[in-house]
Amino acid sequence: MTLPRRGRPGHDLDAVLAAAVTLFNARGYDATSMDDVARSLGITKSSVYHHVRGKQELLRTAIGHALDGLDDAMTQVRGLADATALERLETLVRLSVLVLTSRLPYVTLLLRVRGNSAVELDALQRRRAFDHEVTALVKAAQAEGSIRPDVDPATAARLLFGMVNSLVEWYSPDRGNAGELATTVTALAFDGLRPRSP
Amino acid sequence: MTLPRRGRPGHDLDAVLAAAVTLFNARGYDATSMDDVARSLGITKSSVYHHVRGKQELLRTAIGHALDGLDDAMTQVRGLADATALERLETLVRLSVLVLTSRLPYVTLLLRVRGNSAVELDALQRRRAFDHEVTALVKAAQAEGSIRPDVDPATAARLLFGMVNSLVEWYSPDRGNAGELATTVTALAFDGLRPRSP
DNA sequence: GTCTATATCCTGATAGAC
DNA sequence: GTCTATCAGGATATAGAC
Repeated sequence: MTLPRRGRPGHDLDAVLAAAVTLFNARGYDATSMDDVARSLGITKSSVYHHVRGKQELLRTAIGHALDGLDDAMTQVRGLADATALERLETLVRLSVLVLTSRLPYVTLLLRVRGNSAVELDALQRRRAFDHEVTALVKAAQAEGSIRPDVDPATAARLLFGMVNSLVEWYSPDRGNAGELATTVTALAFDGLRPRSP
Repeated sequence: MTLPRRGRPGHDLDAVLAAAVTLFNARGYDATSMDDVARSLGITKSSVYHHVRGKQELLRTAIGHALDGLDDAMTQVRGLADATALERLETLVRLSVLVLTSRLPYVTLLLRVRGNSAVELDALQRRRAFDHEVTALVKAAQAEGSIRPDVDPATAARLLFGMVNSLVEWYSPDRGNAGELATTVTALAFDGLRPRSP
């Protein structure tokens, strides 16, 4: 994402973005001023405006990065033509966990957006499209008989990704391997907390 | 919660609180000004200050109501002396879903708090205490053999309540009975999405 | 790329009349 | 219980020098 910085002082857009996202996540977007962002970089507010058009652009860029990751995961899953719906859904859960963990600050920010501006409304719309596709996968897996038929597909989809998305509330890279976590999440989602008798 | 309003104009604290919480949830606490709250009630900002000492007090009262509900649920579960750890955990999940749905706006607000002030830090501390107790329950259920031993108790507890708490992102009272939803959540959490062979 | 200085507006909160 | 008027501080954003 970042081109190698060639020597010397000063920051680039990626540095400003990273600093902003960190603060947005820690204190909230609205509670973070451009001056906070500037001071966290050791520069002045005006200097920040040299790199970025405005506060909203920081938000738009950051949540766009998160949405692109999730869309990529969905695109990969769509490509699994020979797989069952259950396998596709399991793969989507696993890939989503990996996106959440690898782009943690960006996805964290995305999941806190409330639709307060055009930028945020766009993000919510893209999230809704993702959710609808998850619901369709659940429905298809039910038709296969590989997911219990006694739950509403939309509800199951929401609870499933509610669990997945809740990772952003506590996960940190040093708190364990992302691949193992993806396995745990998938196991709990599809097989439950109770032991399965083999 | 509200005494029957005896005739005529003017609002009371509960009305101001309800209006504030609605806006806090829709746009975020920081993005909501006291003037927004006032205008949504059809009065001026100064009139709001007649009912409430300040913006923080609105937040404190609202999230206190949510925390009290969750603490009550935990207290009930602690009282089940004859129950297994699994039964206690299942009961806690069910009661938590009922608290989330019955106090939806307050719990929604609580779950979005980031620790930006003394009020918010207090709330986070009470949430942490709740989480620790859930982890202890999971551990006890594992010791009984009623929860799979291959997952870290703290991780399982977080994912479990991540799923439960995600309700606030989409539930609305007219979207189905809360008791049924609690049953669905419990079934998915403990038995998973896959069908169980009886 | 960063700075100082400034414009403009909105914020939470208070005083005091009706 | 609501109003008008007001305050001090902080917000986003811009202009222009270095």
